[in-house]
Amino acid sequence: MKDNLVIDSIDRRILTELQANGALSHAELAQRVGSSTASCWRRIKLLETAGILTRTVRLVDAAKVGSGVNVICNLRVRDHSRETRANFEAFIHSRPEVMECFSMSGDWDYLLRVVAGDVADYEHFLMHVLLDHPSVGGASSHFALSLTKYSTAVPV
Amino acid sequence: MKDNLVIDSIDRRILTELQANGALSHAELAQRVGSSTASCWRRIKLLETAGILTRTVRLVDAAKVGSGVNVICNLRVRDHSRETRANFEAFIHSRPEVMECFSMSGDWDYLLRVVAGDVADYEHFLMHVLLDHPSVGGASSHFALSLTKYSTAVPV
DNA sequence: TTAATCCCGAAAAAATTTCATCAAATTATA
DNA sequence: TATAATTTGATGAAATTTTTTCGGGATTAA
Repeated sequence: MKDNLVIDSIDRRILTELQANGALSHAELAQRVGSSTASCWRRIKLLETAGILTRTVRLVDAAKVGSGVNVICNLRVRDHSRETRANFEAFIHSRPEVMECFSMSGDWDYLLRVVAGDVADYEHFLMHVLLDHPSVGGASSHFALSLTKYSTAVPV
Repeated sequence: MKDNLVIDSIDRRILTELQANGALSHAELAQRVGSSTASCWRRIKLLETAGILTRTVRLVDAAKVGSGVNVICNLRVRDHSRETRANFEAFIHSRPEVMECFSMSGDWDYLLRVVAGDVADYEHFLMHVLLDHPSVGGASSHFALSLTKYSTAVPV
């Protein structure tokens, strides 16, 4: 993974298009960024080996599969030992309803975005999964009323 | 978009696989979920027309393109009129550095996840973009120290 | 039980991707 | 500025993938 790839304006356009639609054919992509399919193909390979362009994923409508409720959860770990933090992070990775987790500056140790089917669902997760976990010291939950924007596309 | 599709266990496996790797061929997918390529293809089409399976996107390493800093920003709008809210939400959609935005219960109106290159970058965004916007009443920002987990895959 | 329907997998057809080659164009360098 | 190195787009062929078609078996309804 050569970390030192210099990105030019066509690379940027490729990244933009592919972040919006990862299923574009090379021909369509070439047309949109004003290049040839061969060149697009080469650039994509380079961006991939540089670790800039990573996975392809398909998105699923969360509400349609019973995870339409988003909860933002601020959390403190019981203590700040390396072991506790490692246990906590492993635990976070094991729970599919935890979509995102950030280690935070400020009053709380972590901030989580958790999806749930409804309030009762989340109550169960909070009381019997999160707060029961030995690494977790405390939590404060805030429900999202609605989703205004969700993007996976980083600015390029 | 027929909303009434009943999802069975093979559909669920397909969704799981495709959320993890959207570039799987139908043949590989068929093998993993224990079905045939044609059947997988048909199920995918149904899941798509039902609006359950949505876009294919490629992910980009945010840090490698200069957006490695995550900031969680709580925000109040200036007032709660329909117009102010609509203006605010249109503004949010127009800003690529705002990756996510939730309308929230509790003390704040919205919660944003914003990406930036560094602290100075964010300072500029906060002072000259967010707080300068006529719909924005106030904000409180919290920097993420690190990203513990980021998943686009909803539980199925 | 029969008939209609649905879902399946196999196979064929159509399209796309992958990757090599080459000459021209562009860029860097001496 | 001349030369070297790199990048580009066109081309094409092989491999792979997507999509359609089709007959048969399971399921359901009458």
